[in-house]
Amino acid sequence: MPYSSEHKEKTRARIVESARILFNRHGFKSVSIDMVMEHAGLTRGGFYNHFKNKEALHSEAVMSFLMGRGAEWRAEAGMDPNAPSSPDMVRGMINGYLSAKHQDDIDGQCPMIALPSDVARANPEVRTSYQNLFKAMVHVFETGLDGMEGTSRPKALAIASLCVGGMVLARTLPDTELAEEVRAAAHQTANQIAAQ
Amino acid sequence: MPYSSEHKEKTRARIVESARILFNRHGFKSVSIDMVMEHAGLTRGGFYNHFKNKEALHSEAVMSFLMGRGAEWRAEAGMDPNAPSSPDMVRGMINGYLSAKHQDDIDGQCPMIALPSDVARANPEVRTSYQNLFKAMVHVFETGLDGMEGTSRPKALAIASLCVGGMVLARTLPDTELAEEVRAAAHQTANQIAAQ
DNA sequence: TGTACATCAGTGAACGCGCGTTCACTGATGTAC
DNA sequence: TGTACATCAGTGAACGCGCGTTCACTGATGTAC
Repeated sequence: MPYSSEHKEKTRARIVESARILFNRHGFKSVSIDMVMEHAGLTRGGFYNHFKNKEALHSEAVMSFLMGRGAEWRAEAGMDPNAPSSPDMVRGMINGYLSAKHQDDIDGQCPMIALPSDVARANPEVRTSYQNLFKAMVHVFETGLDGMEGTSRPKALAIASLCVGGMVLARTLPDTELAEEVRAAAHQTANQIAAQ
Repeated sequence: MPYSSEHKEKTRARIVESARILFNRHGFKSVSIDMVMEHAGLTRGGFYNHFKNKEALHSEAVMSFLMGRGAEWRAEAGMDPNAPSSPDMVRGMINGYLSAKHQDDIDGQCPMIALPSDVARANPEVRTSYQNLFKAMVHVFETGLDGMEGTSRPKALAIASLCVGGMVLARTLPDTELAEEVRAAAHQTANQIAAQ
């Protein structure tokens, strides 16, 4: 067995990471396999040693956010992915997600913000990966708001809609002042709903 | 002067309308000029009699929504685009935008829902067209909520974020029950903010 | 310990295809006489 | 009123290019002896 057993796995992870970043920058359609492989320090032909086709890379890249940055977020909060969260964690998530830092971080941003219309037209695997991201976010909100007069579920969904909607709009509007105003309003409203 | 003076104008409008529908279905990148011209009952070569290039069509198509469906909405409400709206108009807008009917209407939907990530990566003209759509929506909310303790502006922006975020998510999530739940939660919350 | 070998991750030329754009043309139609 | 003409909207072949994918190969490396 030439090459160590982890060698291929590591290369594959590097390709997925390159894809995640480039998709965040340019969207699915504008990123070619050449671009991804070059970013990963490889050449085009090798791609098909790792993936069936380009579509397989879409869902891997979206999923990788949950395992990468998403896991970091949960680790920072000392949180088991399946454990309930706390009101502090809800505030932390809202403040982080709707922050100026997140808006400026093109490469590291959440795919829910970078790729909504790309995913809406993608195959079921990609859409399921996106949905898992969304469910993870809602889980944090819902369990963190638990005990609030039994309204924690719709509140969690509304806060998630504000997070995604506010950031998607802020990223799309060319007037940076207006974009900032939208982000701030979504942020404030999300916190109000969480505190009600 | 062969052909009537309106002939070219009408053809152009037909191309834009075809583009608007196809972009709503497939996004900017997946729609070719061939597809647009065929949908308009024309052949590819004629496109450049009407538009400088494909990008010019992007902003025209986004803008056309405001002049088309958007104008219908305002007309139904008997509303001058520059006049202030009423609380009734705010409720009508929220109920229409976050309705099941709007979610099912792929061809006729608002471009803010269909094309957010496409627009975020487009040129300034396209982004400005998108922003004008957004401003028109915020104008309805803000003037309709006027007099509410001076908080009508952030409330209008939060409601707009819920409208766009709720619908973008609903369109992207593959689980239709979950999508429906998100839309309903965004709808309910938007109405609560408007009534506060 | 050193060497020959087998494996398979990675290479890069080649393919067929569809796209945006150009351009010489065609032919429908308004106008001049 | 009828005809010849000029205009220009629309046609469709052609272009160069980049893409996703394939495939024969190369060469780095772990293993067997």
